[in-house]
Amino acid sequence: MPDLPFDDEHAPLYSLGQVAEMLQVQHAFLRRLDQHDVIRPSRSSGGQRRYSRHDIVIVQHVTRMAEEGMTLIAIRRILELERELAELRRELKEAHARIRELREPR
DNA sequence: ATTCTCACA
DNA sequence: TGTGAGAA
Repeated sequence: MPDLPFDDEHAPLYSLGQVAEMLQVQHAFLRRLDQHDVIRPSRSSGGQRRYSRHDIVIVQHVTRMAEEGMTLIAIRRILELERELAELRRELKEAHARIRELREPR
């Protein structure tokens, strides 16, 4: 069976209206996230925003931070640092694996 | 019917 | 941040 876009979390499938509805946020809020480079959903041929499931999870995260009073500029920075942290953790994990390999040769 | 941009309070 | 007008 080929992978259907249905279960690809990066497939851009949802309109701004659908996302605003399921997350209970203002349309303008989602557009501002786009303006401030916090979340840039891809665009359909007609120029309309299309959010992936992955995008939606991040919007949820951002919404919580915004409710706590953080600026979109600050939130953008936090997402940037979180991506960096995830990358470092990935590298650390690989480093640990290599060290184990040196200590336990077969 | 929906979404887009932009301007305004 | 939210609303609303006017175009697409």
